Amino acid sequence: MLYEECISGGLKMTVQRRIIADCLDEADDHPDVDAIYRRAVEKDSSVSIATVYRTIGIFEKAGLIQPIDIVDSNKRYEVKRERHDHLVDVETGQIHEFKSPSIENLVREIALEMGFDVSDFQLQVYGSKVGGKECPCYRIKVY
Amino acid sequence: MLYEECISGGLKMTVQRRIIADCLDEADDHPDVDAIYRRAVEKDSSVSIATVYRTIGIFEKAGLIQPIDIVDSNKRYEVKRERHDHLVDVETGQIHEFKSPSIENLVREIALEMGFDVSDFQLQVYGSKVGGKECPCYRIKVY
DNA sequence: ATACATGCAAAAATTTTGCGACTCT
DNA sequence: AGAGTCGCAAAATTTTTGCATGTAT
Repeated sequence: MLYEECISGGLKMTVQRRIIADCLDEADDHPDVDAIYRRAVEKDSSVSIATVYRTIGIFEKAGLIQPIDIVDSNKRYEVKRERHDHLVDVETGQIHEFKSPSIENLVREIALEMGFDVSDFQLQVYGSKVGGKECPCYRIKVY
Repeated sequence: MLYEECISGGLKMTVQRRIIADCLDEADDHPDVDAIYRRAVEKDSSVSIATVYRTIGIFEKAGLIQPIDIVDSNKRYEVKRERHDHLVDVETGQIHEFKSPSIENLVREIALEMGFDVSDFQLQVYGSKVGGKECPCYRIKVY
């Protein structure tokens, strides 16, 4: 739980931070700041958007959450876990997570050839269901 | 040249679009909207920020330029060429480009296993020079 | 000629901040 | 008690838009 991570990370835990941490823990999607704010307000209507921004900034700096950049979307967040990547269904906008040690190894290998140690990397894949019918109305992005 | 791409793409070419296209063509870095705007104004001080936004939107929708999301940075743009990835030196902020057919194949393979055809993907790698000394002052992001 | 692009300035959307009050530890 | 956090509202940023005018085809 993010909440415990915060405490062991030495963060002062206020009710607001607890609420925001809970929202992030409970999210099975990848909410943006506004979505987190709306969910937090449901739990306690007094939570302010300023606190959400400040708290997300603190969680991020502490390495407890991870920002995700998806084309045609605001910046989203997820609780940091094992590193993994994202496959965006361009028909529906749905985001699928996946892991691939081979990609990870390959990335590190290539970076090393360039003389770099990898501290992190992010991979966003955009695609559509094999054999799926076209549905431009929901399409996020066509390349 | 992006300029010619625009014409063959059937876009009405105004002097402003020409200027913005030139700025993008000439950029060897990865400018954000404001940087593009400032460079465009140098060529013709009457170019407005609204036109820069509108033009970038049009170029992007036409598939002529590519947005790049780098942590702790505004959205950046580059002229679309062969697909390639970005390695960000977290000490200096410098962005190196690289290509890797093996990563590309691997990504397509994994997506296919998940039942998806890949239309595009983006990979941003963050790292620091092997053996390089620490210099937190310029560090973009520490994970 | 006319459909579309532009600049301007206002508006909308997003993010940050100063400050007095409040609350964890 | 004291350092740090919160809500609020103002400010700063970033992005979009309406409209009268201008321009490429």
